Amino acid sequence: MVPDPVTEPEADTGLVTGDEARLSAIPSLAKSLHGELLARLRDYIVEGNLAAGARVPERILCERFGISRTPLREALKVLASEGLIELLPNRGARVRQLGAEELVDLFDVMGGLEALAGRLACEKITAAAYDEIERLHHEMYGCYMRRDLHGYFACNQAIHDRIVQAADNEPLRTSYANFAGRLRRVRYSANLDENRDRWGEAMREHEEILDALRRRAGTELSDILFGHLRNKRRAAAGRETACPPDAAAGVAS
Amino acid sequence: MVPDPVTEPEADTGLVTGDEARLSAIPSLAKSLHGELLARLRDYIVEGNLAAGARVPERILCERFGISRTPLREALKVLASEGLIELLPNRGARVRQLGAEELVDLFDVMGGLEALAGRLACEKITAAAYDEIERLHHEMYGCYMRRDLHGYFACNQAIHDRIVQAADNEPLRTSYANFAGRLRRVRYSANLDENRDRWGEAMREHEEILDALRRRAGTELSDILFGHLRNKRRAAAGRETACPPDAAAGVAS
DNA sequence: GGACGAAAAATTGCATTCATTTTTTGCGAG
DNA sequence: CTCGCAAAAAATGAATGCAATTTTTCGTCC
Repeated sequence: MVPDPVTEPEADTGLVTGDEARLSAIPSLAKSLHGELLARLRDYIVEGNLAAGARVPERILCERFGISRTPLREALKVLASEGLIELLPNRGARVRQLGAEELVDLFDVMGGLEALAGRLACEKITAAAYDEIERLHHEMYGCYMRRDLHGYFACNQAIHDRIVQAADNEPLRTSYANFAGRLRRVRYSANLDENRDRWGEAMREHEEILDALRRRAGTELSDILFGHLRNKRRAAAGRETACPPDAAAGVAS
Repeated sequence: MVPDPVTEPEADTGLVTGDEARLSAIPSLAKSLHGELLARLRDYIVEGNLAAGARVPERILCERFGISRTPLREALKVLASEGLIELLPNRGARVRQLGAEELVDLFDVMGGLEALAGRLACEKITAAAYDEIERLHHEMYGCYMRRDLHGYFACNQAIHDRIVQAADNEPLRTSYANFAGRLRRVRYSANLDENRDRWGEAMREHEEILDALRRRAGTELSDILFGHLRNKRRAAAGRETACPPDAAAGVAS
């Protein structure tokens, strides 16, 4: 089940909304050893090193991370509260696998959070931050024109991330990072490669996003963003299989 | 400020969205001993038995709950990830006190979540569930007319809770319960007693809420709910002092 | 050959123990 | 009397140990 036990746990997938956000959001966990382990273990699971509904072997992980069971179990409890794993009484932890229905629910929550972020961003964003988003948008458009999928994803992710940052709301950032992390386990990127219609649609939606943000039209941006996530969800449907233990995915549309 | 300081700390404010929701949301924690302790400790803190920024004494709590330090520390880690307490390296846990800015942020997130709940509820609510909300609304109106503050709070809370339930989205429920729990530590209820204008305004907003819900106008309801929370936030401002260790508050407007 | 059941092995949950850091206490100097 | 510093006391973070439950294994019976 584990494809390559020799792979080091901290393979970087280039996702911006990862642990930095989570760690910076709660400074108390930033430098503690426990926080470190928590982040590493979370990555280990999110990156798919453990099979879908598989058991989380304490002993093995203890050896792998070079720690005792006590801090590991503490981390497991936290990951369970985050919804990443499931704790069965006297039966240990299992990697929680997302069914189609829960995946849909998670997308909706992401949509709600992005909608909120957009609304708040319209109230608080600085001119400089807006300019940066506009720049990213044009860069993304360039990627779209030359069919650079990877670059497009990166820009897209960066834009959504900047909007959340611009909302300037730490609880929101933390929650957003949490849900984004849960969705990272599913692979639904690269759909645009086969679904050019969706790609064009997404690009048009981003035009609307930028326009609403420029006009600081919070309510409007809120609706657009929620719809945007809904469409992303729709595009991802059918491909909502839980992530096989081979690779992580980017959150993009 | 507070009309009745003699109120017992665990005065039931009609808050349905408490631990039952949290527990039922994550079934793995429902019946385990750890889950039990987690809920108890959370209540213990939320109800204000510990001072604002005070240290969380492990020893004392171990004796109080009749357990060892290991499970207690596990629970503390989880509560820290929920944002209820703060973990300082080598310095133990402290009850996180909400500054004015973070309180505002939390209100906004609650607004975003309620907005999302309203949107989803319009898509999924059953006729029976709507009827129940309508009934509660009229009951609340009755309370309003006869100036029954307590009954009004209970109905108000029940309505918002039903909307979240109607959204039929478990991650949303869990997140909502989490943020509601964090806000429970601040006391901003009973403001309506001195602020009759706000009371009337809130009642009018609830009329709009019901109307939008009846028409299943998701986007509209979403906006109304966010604005409703914004106004609640405004009404609570100035009273955002951290909760002294004597009483809990109800989440109502 | 497959199924049932008991014993062995492993695993979980929690308590206890140990090293390290922090906090308090106590004493002496200014 | 106050300040500073060193030692004692307490508390934290993590490791180990132990009882209880679960999972696996292996032998037996049908």
